[in-house]
Amino acid sequence: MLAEGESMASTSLCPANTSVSQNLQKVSGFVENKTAQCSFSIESILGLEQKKDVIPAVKPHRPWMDTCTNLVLREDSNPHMQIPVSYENSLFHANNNAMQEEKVLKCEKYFSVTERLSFKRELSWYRGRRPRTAFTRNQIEVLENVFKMNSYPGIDIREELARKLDLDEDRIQIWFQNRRAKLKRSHRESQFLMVKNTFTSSLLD
Amino acid sequence: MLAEGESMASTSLCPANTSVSQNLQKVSGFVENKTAQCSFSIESILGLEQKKDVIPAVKPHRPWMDTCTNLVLREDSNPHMQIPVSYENSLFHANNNAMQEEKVLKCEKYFSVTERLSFKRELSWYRGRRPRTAFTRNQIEVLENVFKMNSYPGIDIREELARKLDLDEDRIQIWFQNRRAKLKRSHRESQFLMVKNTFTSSLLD
DNA sequence: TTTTAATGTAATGTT
DNA sequence: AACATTACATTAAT
Repeated sequence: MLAEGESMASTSLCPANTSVSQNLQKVSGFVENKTAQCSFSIESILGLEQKKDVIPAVKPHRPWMDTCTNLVLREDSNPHMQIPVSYENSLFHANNNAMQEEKVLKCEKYFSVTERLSFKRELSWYRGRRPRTAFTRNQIEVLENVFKMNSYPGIDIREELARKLDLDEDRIQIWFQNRRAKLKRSHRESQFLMVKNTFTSSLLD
Repeated sequence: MLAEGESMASTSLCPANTSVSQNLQKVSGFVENKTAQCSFSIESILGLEQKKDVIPAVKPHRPWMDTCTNLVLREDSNPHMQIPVSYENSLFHANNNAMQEEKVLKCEKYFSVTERLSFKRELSWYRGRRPRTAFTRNQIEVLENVFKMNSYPGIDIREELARKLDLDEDRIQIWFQNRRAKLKRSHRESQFLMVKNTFTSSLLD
């Protein structure tokens, strides 16, 4: 029923006649040089040369609108490489099984394990991003209070917090990681300011 | 000595009672919740017991803060020391609403549009927000052109752009972030429209 | 009102 | 775990 919308969703990005291998190549090619993919010189742009009808040799990396929404890779036995559960609206990810099978087969045929893995990582990069958690004020307050006393809570404390705050332990873990980073950053900044002020005021002598 | 969180980070690093440390405290914020939460049982925290005057028995583990005690600061000779790096300076932020009202009235009465504008800018500065950058048409054009080909320019390209466009690299970075968000949003919207159309037209069958 | 520069922070990947 | 980087939700300036 949604077959049409689905194919439309990907056509602008993944023309029907583009082979899976081409798509994969593009994406896995991206993995190596994420930012150096441009086949243009900045000078040419800054010089405002306008060659508007020249098609860039390499497709821009736009994961969120990229081609491969309909390419499905089998879960590996390697737990480290699992695609996180897809949190996104799976409207466009719902494909019929026959297609899936075919693509998986093609995949296994044409690509090395490492290629497939990095591809998979790419996929997860935009497909399986967890929706941003919005902590409540109370949750934050408790977390902050715990943090003041212990910035490195062990698994037991994290579990307890998770239970009492009705959060995943994972969220707690991440929260503390980010909180430590924040503290460290602010500390670094104060130090920098201090040094700078010391320096500048020493110039006034 | 380093018994507390970031609010103490500055004080523990510079001698007490210097204006430097005072300013640093303001800059890093958190002045208000200086008093530490002091019990170590999670229950007590989750139960929100507030024993604010108890001193923690154990020093929190903050490795990155333990290093810089050998920094010596002079007494600050310049009372009007600027705090240029961070915009978080909330020195002038404490305004009640009455004050605000009054100011606005006075403002309209006594000041020209341009005067009020610069006043506003100044306020935003004191509020801790970077004054909004107004990109020139040419800057936008170049940025858009680069974006077309590479939505994720690396530090090298950003630096180059910054140099050539006479902007901070930070501005470039932020611009690309916002640009990506914008693209994604529009993409999402068109997808939504597509689904909607598919759906409604399927109802007509 | 709309667009978008700026901010804060949750989430991800790499080491 | 640290760290750099990204996405994303908001705020506020235009």
